[in-house]
Parts: sequence; structure tokens; C-alpha cells
Amino acid sequence: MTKGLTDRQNQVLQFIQEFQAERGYAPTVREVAARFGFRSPRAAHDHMKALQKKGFLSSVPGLPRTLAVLGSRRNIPILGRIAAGAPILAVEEADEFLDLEPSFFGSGRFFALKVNGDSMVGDHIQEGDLVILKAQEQARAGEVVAVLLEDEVTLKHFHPTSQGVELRASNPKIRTILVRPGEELRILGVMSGLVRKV
Amino acid sequence: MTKGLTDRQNQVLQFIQEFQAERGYAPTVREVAARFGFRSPRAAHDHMKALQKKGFLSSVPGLPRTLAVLGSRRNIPILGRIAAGAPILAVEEADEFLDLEPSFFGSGRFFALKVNGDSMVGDHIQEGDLVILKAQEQARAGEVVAVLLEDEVTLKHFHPTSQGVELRASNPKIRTILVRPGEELRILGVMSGLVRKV
DNA sequence: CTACGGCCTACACCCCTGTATAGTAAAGGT
DNA sequence: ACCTTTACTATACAGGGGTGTAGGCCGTAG
Repeated sequence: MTKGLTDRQNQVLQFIQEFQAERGYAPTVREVAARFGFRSPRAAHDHMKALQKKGFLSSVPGLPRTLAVLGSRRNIPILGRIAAGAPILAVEEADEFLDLEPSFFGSGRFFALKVNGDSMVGDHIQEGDLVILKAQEQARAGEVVAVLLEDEVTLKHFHPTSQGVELRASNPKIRTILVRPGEELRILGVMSGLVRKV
Repeated sequence: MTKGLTDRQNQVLQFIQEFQAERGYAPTVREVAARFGFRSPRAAHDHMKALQKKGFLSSVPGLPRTLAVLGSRRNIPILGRIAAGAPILAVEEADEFLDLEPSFFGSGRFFALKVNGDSMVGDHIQEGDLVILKAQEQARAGEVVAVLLEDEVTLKHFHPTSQGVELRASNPKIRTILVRPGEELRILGVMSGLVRKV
């Protein structure tokens, strides 16, 4: 469920999204009302107004079927580099977007990073590839993660050990990094996919 | 320019597409008329009717802004396997679609194939990857192509030589195939990208 | 020559649709 | 208790917008 919305508002938003996806155009106030059994268009209108105030919908006042679901810009932000010291993964920081339905990779919030170097060739990840990462700060052993280390973002295998966390590359030429318990380690996301353009 | 349409119809279709993409909803007959300087909504309506008859648009009669541009299902068909003897690359044959804007990979018609085996690991293409191919029957030396060989589709490097066409895998364990001039060889497409889900 | 399709003007009908006004009712929060 | 928020009913108005009718101009295929 999307945060900040009531159950009903969520249902309405979801209906509008589905309607839009199926038919290619937005429903009217009355069509929403009919779907939920409202006997007055006002009820649906109220919900839609609430969704607009909360920033989930937009519409042009007075004009029919001008509803547009915001934030459904079926795409994944490509975070080229991350500002040193301020690893904010806000969509606003993105230079570019990958126009791919994020749900293809599962649920959650995703972002993409362009791969520099060949430290992960063992996993068939090559320079220039866009790695799709699910934004989360935890990871399980063996997963490929994007971590922030001294203001730099790197892609590594995540291996917790008794000594600390080992960050292993899949290129044998690259040394494993050991992050001891006290040291700063921030996981930005775990790898969920890859997109390459040749 | 899209085939089968007059210049004007093309302009109208393009305008509707752009309007839709920018604002999230379709224009009205009068908005189309205004854009083209028509003094009567009828002129625009005629064009839209023609576009509907030709199958480029759909709309619900009587209801405003219910225009929907057809065939703009921004996605790439995934051709799991190709029927033996009938390698028809029709969209209708697709089991699944990759919901990715094809223009990301360039212009043309694209399709995707799921990779079987490890014959292309040298190019960091692994089992299960979706290879994006641009549908075309010609290829240049060195390009990765999907070819139809004896009712089977394989992914190989394309290398024309004086002896015929060599189809090289990028896994040294796999033997190069030589297709002599007389033998049947059909190129289905050249590789333009790759999508992996982990 | 003529029929036809593409392209356009002018006018008008009238349903669809957003939205305002006026209430009712239950659930919390303070 | 009081007030705010959520969630709805009922009714009505105004104008947005699809579409029909009537017609004109032009180029091209038959």
C-alpha cells in the first residue's frame, strides 16, 4: 500500500491506474463512482481531490478525463554518480531515466548505476552496463550490492564474516576489501537486474 | 513516416501521440483543430476518423478524450522459442512482452530471445539473459546475430569469409560453424542490447 | 468528364462531465 | 464535549466536446 493514503484512496488510485493502463484513457468522476458503487459523483470526486492534494494525481479543472497518475513514470532513475558526501538517492538527482517498468524486476524502489571498470566481469557484468539495484540498506550473504565507501560507490559481493564485512569483486585481479565493524559502510541497494546497450 | 497514411494524417497522429506523452491525456477534436489552425472541429474529426479506420487510433464514440493511440505498446516481444520450420517473427507469436521502450536501443523493430546455454559467455551473455535483437536480415562482420539454422535459433558472432559465413561462439569450448554459400542461413536480427533479471 | 477521396468552413444539437451547494454519519484526536 | 477528517447521498448547473448536416475546393484515377 502506498504511504500517506487511506485504504479507500488507495483503492481509488489503483482503479484509476488500472483503468488507464487497460483503456488508454482516464476514467470520469462518474465512472469511478460506478466502480465503487457510489450513488453520487461527489464521493468519487472527493477522493480524487484528496489524491490530487497529496500529489498522486493531476487533472485540469473543468476538463473531462484529464486525470493523470503522477509518479507512475514507469522508469528507473539512472544515478550516474553520486554527490560526494551526500549520497541522496532522490529521483531528482537523476540525470537520465531508464524507461522500463520497474515491476519487471520485482517490487520496491529501484535505481540504476552505470558500471565503471571490470571488477565484476566474473558475473558477466561489463563496463558500461546499467546495473539495476533495488534500494535497500540490508543485504544477504553473496548478493551483489552497491555500497558507499569513502564517498565512492562500488559494486561488490556482500559477505559478512566474523572479522567484518568482506566486499569481494568477481574479478580475481581485484583485492577483497574488508570493512571492520566500526567502519562506515552503507549499502545503497542490491542488484536485481542488468541492462546493456550494444 | 508511417506507411499508408497521408502527410496530414501523419502530422495529426504524431501530434496526438506527443500530446498524450506530454500531458498524460488525449486531446479533444477541437484541440487538434486548434493546433493545425483548422477553423472547424470537423476537419480534425475527419482526420481522426480516417486514422481510426486505418487502425492507428481508437476512441469511444461520444465520449470526450477517449482517444488512444494503438500499436504504441512500448514493448518488445519475447520470442521464447520459434516454431520449427515456421520462424515467423510476428508479434502475435510472442508469449510475453518486455515492457521497455524499444527506442532505448535505437530505431527499428526489436524482439527478445531468452538465452539457452553458455555459448556466448565470452561476451558476458549468460544463461537466462534476454538478448534484444533488432529485426534485420543483414549483418556486418563481427556483430552478434541470431540465426536460424536447421530449425534452430542460435546466437553467434557473424564472420563472412571466402569459404562462407563463419558463426563463432564466444565460448572457446564451442566449435565454430561454417555455413557454405549454398546452405540455408537466415539472419533474424542483430544484437542491440541485453536485459538480465537476477 | 466524372466520380471519389482528401481537406476544409460554418453551424448547431445535446449528452457527458466537472463541480458547487447542502447534508448525514462514523471515527479519532485533544 | 468539541472539532477535524474520512466517507458518503442527493440534486443541479454550466459548458466542454463529439458529432451530424450542408457545402466548397482540389487533385487523381477511371
